[in-house]
Amino acid sequence: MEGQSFKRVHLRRKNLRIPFPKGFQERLEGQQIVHVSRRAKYILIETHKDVLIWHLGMSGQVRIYNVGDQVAATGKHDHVQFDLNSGATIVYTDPRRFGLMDLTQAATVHEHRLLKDLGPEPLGNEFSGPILAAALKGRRTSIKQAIMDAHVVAGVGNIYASESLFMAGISPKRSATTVQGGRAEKLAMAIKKVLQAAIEAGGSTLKDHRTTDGGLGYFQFRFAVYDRAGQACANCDCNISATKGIQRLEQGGRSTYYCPRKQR
DNA sequence: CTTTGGGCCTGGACGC
DNA sequence: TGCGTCCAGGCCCAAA
Repeated sequence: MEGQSFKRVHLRRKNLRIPFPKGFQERLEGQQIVHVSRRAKYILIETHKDVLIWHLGMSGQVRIYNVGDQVAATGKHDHVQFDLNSGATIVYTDPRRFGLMDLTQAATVHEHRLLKDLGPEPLGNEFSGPILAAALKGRRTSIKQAIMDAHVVAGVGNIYASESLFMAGISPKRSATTVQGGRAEKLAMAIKKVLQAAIEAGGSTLKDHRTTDGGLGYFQFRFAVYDRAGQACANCDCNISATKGIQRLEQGGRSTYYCPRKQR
């Protein structure tokens, strides 16, 4: 993609989760793509003038057609199409429209409202036990809700929050501010391991998940606790204990799963 | 300052 | 079978 230019941008509606910015097509058409990167779950496509900030939400899919490929008929949820000067075509489909696209000047991309207050990348060196501990200090909310806050660490969603806490042996109900020292170290490492494993498995298959090439998820990250209420967790007899296995609870309107035996 | 709750949206699961 | 209802997800933002 880098080195190619936007030849034509087709917009099939005026908004996704937020409105497309004014002049969306005009600002991109004719511009050369100089760099493609990522911050949190935002894809950043940089041209000489603007950066396209692109989030896939949870149901967003990208289809890429190379020169000579047959481009499928426009589907009901195909909202944006980019025709590149190389002849390649990129189609963005997003049934639930939780995704978004915005444009911002390349020189000030990190001052963009969606990016400026993001915490560290969990897989980067800048994320560690001590850094996590510092971010949690003084927080009176639960540790589960704290690690889902993008200001603490970027891009840990509901599923991986439960999974990471399980791996770290920390109860999701624990007060965030008490996760310090060894606990913070363990949790930071667990977040890294869980995300890395999920990436290597090709993501998690939830209902309509697709792989990056559009196929049905063929392989999936195996959840240790998520969506497994009542079952025993690995190598544990928690399901025959008084609490009856993995528990589900609600925190901030989101489901949390955990093993009360192994997580404190 | 932190925390909470509402809102965006569709399709799949479920009950009648 | 067909319908209505509920729920799930990421994550911003207004309100408390």
